[in-house]
Amino acid sequence: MGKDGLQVTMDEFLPLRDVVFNTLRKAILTGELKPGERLMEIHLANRLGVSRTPIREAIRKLELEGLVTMIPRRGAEVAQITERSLKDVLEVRRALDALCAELACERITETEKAELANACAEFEKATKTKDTTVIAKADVALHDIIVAATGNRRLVQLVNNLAEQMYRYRFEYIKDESQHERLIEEHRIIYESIMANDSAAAAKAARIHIDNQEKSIMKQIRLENGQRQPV
Amino acid sequence: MGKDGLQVTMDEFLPLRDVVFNTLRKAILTGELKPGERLMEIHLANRLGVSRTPIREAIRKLELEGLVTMIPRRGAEVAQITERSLKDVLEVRRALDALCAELACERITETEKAELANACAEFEKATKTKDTTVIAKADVALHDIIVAATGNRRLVQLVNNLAEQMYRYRFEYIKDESQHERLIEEHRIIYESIMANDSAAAAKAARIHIDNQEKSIMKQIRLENGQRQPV
DNA sequence: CGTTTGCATTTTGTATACATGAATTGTATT
DNA sequence: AATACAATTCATGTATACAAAATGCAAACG
Repeated sequence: MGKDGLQVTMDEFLPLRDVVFNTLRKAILTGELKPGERLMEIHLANRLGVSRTPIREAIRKLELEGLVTMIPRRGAEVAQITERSLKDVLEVRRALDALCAELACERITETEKAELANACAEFEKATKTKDTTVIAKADVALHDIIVAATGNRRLVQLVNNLAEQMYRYRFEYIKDESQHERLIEEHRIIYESIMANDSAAAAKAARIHIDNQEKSIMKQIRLENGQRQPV
Repeated sequence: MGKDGLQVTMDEFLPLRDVVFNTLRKAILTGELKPGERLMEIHLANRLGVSRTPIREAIRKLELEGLVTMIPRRGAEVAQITERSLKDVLEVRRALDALCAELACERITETEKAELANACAEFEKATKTKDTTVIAKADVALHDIIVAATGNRRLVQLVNNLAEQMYRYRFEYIKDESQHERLIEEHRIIYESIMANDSAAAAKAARIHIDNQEKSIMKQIRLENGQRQPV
């Protein structure tokens, strides 16, 4: 139960650095490694059963991704998430999600339209299970289709990275059942706008979607900060 | 006690990986290292007078930044710039530059307004020198002020990264004197919109600005691709 | 009693060594 | 001459070794 949450048993054919990178990233995003926590190389190396080299290389990538901060001659620690940094991320994401919606309108293929319709239905079904993991997966799947429909690889990469930053809050945010109806409705509007090739409506709906996420997440952050002060 | 003495030492002893990272990035962006060129660790290590370790760590960061691509068991090479990848970058940049303009309208301080006015004048002066380097510097300075005025650190980071990707084309693009009047005019419109707190106008002007850059850069790319075939 | 100094431990930063896989070259055979 | 195959070379992937810097603690000093 527990402490061996960090396991590298995923892909045996990827370079160790990538396995370590994915493992650490997941651990940070799920909150298993908490903000401010130090990432000590030897410790991680022992725990993951590899040498320091892949650990270091993974940390370099996490550093550039903004998930860890480097302190010279002291090493890496999990980046602190402040209300400010989340607001910054969401502000950018609002613009990029709107862009995604617009581009999806212009470029979505018939196949993708079918996938999108399916994903929407799946999401509505998922909310009925009340299983947070299932709902989160369905939500991600739906967004992934829209983002992919833009056909812009760089945009896909950036939006995914930004979405990641809020990953740990996503669960809490989805847990709130009172929001499910609203979520379904927001998805429906985005879906219909894309189907109707109405860029403006799709972009607007995407922005509103993010706005609501922001409200929900900010409420949580303030709760958390009220409970325990940062060191 | 000598606090500034410590600070000097800190500045002087930048980790080698960062020195290497900056060196390689600059070499790639200026075209000194050409797309498709292999980055061999031992070779680079000898050339820069360091061991493979800092080289590897620098490459990991360049990889995440999209400036090099990794081929398993073969190593890193400078990322190919295709028309497609530049179109993707510009599409995102158009949205983010528009966002920058909007946010700058809302948040710019009086000090920054003065700086912006100055930077605009400086740019116009710079075009008169016909010195590409001077013009490019003035152009960057102007944009930096607008981006900084958004007060959004993540946005600053992302926009700078995207701008980097087109760095090597920037010179060619600025070299074309017939475009200078247009450039000055575009800057003026953006500047005046921000001064007037007119978000919509500023965003629109920023988009047009990128559109024109895109046209200019794409013309170059096609010329280049016509001259020499990609490997 | 508080401050400082010095030592030990810890941890990063860098270099190097070893192994595996890929590519190339050379040779032999058809 | 061309092709297939083997051997060698070379580069990456990984591990480990070594040095410098920082932290923590304790003892000595004011």
